Amino acid sequence: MAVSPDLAALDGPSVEVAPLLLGATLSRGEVAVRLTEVEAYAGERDPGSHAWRGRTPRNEVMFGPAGHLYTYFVYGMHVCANVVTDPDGRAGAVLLRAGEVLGDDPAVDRGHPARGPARLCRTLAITLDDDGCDLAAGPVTLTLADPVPAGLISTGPRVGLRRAADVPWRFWLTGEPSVSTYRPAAPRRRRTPDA
DNA sequence: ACGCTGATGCTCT
DNA sequence: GAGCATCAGCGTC
Repeated sequence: MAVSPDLAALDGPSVEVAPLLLGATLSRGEVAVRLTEVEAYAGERDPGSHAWRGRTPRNEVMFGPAGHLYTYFVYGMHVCANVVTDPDGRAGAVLLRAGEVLGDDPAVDRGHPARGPARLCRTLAITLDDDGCDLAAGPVTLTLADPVPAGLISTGPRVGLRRAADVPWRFWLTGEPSVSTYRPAAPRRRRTPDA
């Protein structure tokens, strides 16, 4: 089997796996984050997914077995991370949008350093070098928790997408202060071609 | 309180 | 060369 037994639950459709990641713990070294907000991306048939136009060097990892980390660089200065789902050959993934830092002084956590996908990555020092990392082996590891009751989970449209912005594939823990507020895709203004 | 904007560089066409 | 699965900072109400 391609997926570690501990992470076997990830070996399925991203939309079904995504809510299972709420409450799970992502850690690196001494830093641990409890996931509070995620988004599902359904691979080649999802216009919002990086895998939409097929396999490329960047999205290669998404086509591999579940339980690995897919990281990418965006907007010139940010890294975002996904948990790869679906069987080997299928490009499903779940974007990790926000979490709550564990074990730290609550006073420090009040600033929500892991709110937003790029800040979550910065908190765990995740970079492009972590692309493809086996989440069962580390250095970044994922520990699943007992499923959160459906009544405590909210859903809505995914954040910041220009395509497929209508599908409610964003999942978060209702009332969690670490969850980012919804932002529609920024309308693109033309590069000052001048008057 | 909320909305709009620029910054910044990797990735694919 | 254009487009981004973003964020912080500034402006306006």
